[in-house]
Amino acid sequence: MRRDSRLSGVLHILLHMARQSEPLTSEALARAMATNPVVVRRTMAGLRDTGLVHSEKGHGGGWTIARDPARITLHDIYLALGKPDVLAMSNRNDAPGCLVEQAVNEALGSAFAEAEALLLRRFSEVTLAQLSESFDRRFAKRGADFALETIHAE
Amino acid sequence: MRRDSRLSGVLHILLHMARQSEPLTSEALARAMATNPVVVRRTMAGLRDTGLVHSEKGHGGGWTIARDPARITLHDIYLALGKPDVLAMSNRNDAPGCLVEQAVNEALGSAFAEAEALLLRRFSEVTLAQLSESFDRRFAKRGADFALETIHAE
DNA sequence: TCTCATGTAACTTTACATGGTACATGATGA
DNA sequence: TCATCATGTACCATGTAAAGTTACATGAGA
Repeated sequence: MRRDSRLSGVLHILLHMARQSEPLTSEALARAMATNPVVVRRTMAGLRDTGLVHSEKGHGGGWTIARDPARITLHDIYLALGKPDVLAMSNRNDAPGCLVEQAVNEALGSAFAEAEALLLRRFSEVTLAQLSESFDRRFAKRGADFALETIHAE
Repeated sequence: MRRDSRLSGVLHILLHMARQSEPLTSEALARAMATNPVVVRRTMAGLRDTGLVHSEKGHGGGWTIARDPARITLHDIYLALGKPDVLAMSNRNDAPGCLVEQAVNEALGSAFAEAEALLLRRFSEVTLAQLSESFDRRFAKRGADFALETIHAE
């Protein structure tokens, strides 16, 4: 099963966006995510629709953060991405007629639900601003040139 | 992302196996899982190699449980299946040079690890015997004909 | 020795996320 | 006004992993 890394990728570019005021184009963001500008637009569309980011066309256009990073949690971003699957496993059959399978589903289902709830709770406890501060600490330790274009250049 | 339901499927047929002493053929198990006999053998191969089940060739052959169900946990089965992915999400890059992405990875990674650990802990707390008892309670409530062949017939 | 059943390699099919192309829309600036 | 830049999005191509399938070897009864 291929694992979904959109949340990770989106967080990465959101943090870069949070650290500068000028809009960043899909093309620049695509370089940072090592992907295609269209994939960036497609992924960011959900964040735009839920008001987390803003996009502007034309000269000087691109993407900017539309809300205070201290008021954006990982859970907000998870929702904006369309609630992607959290777990790679699931029950085989949601409404089995077989009582044996019902017993299996109940046990597995409650374990799955607990793990998923834990992860989403963690997501709601972390803000973009906290991640940015975490970056600041790393930067203070081993400062260097971390301009988006420079660090992600090939 | 397609979700893995092998654990669910395997538990289902293990419970059926635990409730009768004669060996069950791959073909009979495949009917219960609505799949193919070869898929069953492939999936069960890991359980056989770790000693959870036994297989016998020839007339009267098939699959039987090789250990006391009270001593088989869901975690044992998870291991026998080759530790399939638990989470559908992951970090985009395991060892990024970008400090921004490192900050993201740390936050997401610890949340992922907690959720995965919780699920595996739950797995190790549940035995096949407990699931079988759960079935017994359901059966007592609305008893019917639960022979493997009957209940899964089309 | 015939039949039944597993063991397994190899191939095909299916599902789906991602990658990529094309073009419409709209904003900016000369 | 017109050329340019950037997003919006429909549509198609591609890569990949799980599941399904076929084929045949192996071994165990009857």
